[in-house]
Amino acid sequence: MEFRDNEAIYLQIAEHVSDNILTGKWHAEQRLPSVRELAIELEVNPNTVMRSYEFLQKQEVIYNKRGLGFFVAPDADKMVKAYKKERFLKQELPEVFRTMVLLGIKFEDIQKRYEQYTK
Amino acid sequence: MEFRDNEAIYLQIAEHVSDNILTGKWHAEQRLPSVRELAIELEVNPNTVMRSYEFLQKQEVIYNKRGLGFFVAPDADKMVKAYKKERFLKQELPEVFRTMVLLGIKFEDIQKRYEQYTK
Amino acid sequence: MEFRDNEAIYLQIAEHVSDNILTGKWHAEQRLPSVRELAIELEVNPNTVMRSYEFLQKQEVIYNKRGLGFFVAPDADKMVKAYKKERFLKQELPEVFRTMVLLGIKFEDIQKRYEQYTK
Amino acid sequence: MEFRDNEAIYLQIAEHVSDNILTGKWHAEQRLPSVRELAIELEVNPNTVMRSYEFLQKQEVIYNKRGLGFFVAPDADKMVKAYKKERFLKQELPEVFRTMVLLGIKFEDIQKRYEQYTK
DNA sequence: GTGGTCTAGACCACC
DNA sequence: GTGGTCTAGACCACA
Repeated sequence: MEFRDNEAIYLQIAEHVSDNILTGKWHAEQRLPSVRELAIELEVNPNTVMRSYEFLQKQEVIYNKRGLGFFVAPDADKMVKAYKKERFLKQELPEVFRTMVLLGIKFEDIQKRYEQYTK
Repeated sequence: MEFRDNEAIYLQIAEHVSDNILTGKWHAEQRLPSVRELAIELEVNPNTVMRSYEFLQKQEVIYNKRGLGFFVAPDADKMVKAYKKERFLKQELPEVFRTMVLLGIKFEDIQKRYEQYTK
Repeated sequence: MEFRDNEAIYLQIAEHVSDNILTGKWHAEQRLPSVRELAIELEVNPNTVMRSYEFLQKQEVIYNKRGLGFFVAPDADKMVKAYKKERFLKQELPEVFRTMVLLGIKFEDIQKRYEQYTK
Repeated sequence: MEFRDNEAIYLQIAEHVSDNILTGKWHAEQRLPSVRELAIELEVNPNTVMRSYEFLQKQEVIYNKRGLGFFVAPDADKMVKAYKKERFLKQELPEVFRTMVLLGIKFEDIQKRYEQYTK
């Protein structure tokens, strides 16, 4: 996996994991790949994956059974969705609007691009 | 000036400067505040402002006249605009669309929020 | 290491590093000394070494792996060589020729000195 | 006049003046352009020209008659020539040879380029 | 006055 | 351990 180098790798991994939960690829109570497995797959240091899991555990998106591994929390998908939606609407979207105004980009242009994107 | 602490101060200053150029507040060939002046105004170390100016100079948005100070480059406004537009359309916008699809947010909802934002 | 005081130390360090790359002493993908290590070795401030590495990174001669250090870029040797050759042939050599004409130095004289130099 | 920005302007002006002396454009005892005149011609601050003249005066290439201006010293051409030759042979040339070896440039190649240059 | 460089030392996130 | 950023303060050449 390719990582952007302007953002911490462990956060990108956490994002990757929660995306998988959101899309239903990993369902509630399912066991996540072990830290080592995922580390090998993503070609990163196990410590880095561990940090991602700790991060997600703190948000109660995943939980840990000692000796067994990490598991997707029961309502993980809803939590992730709520969290992302909040962040999107409160932070990202206003920033997008601000940039549009600054650059003089019309809303119609955005609409066209959206239609192309979803096509 | 207040700085977000998730982004380097010198980059925020650079952003601040290029925003001023973009909005026409600082026009081509105009002399920028000296490193020391801006440092005092923004309450940061002169080295930090220096890094911002170096950063912008590298992008040819501003240039330096020995012993005189930094000046806005002739086509700085166009350059900044082109650069920001590129980044917005190629990087930020696709990311927004991706999030919309992921979260199941309808385009009409975005439109409503945009109308509220510009009101 | 001794530094000339008519040129910035960080540039001399960068030159030193790229010379090492050019001569094959440091090969592609090899890890460079850490900022702190090199700073101690050269008896300069870590910030100064950092500036050198930033400078070389900007030119894509070296690159950074987060938390691991700086590494010689894959084609660094070719890049450095091409860069230096360009500078030599387009800038330095014409200047030398110009000086020769100005001072009335014959090419044969240069040739003799070159033979002495390589002896 | 265009100045390189990696070298002090006053030194470039001094070089310009001594080149004129060397080529015989300005002969012994001739009056140099006044500080102000040259400053206007070269579009620099008079202080900068003054510094160039002081620099050349210190080397006894030019001298000053109070109230009348600066004049080319009697043996200026020989002095300049000797000075430049010294610098060229002791400093510049060895550096050129060093670069040639480093880059693997053959002497024959230099010769060809020299013939092209003088053609 | 201007920028440019450097030191000393600190704190931080990250791997 | 690694780099990255920042402060405080200094000295210098230059215009």
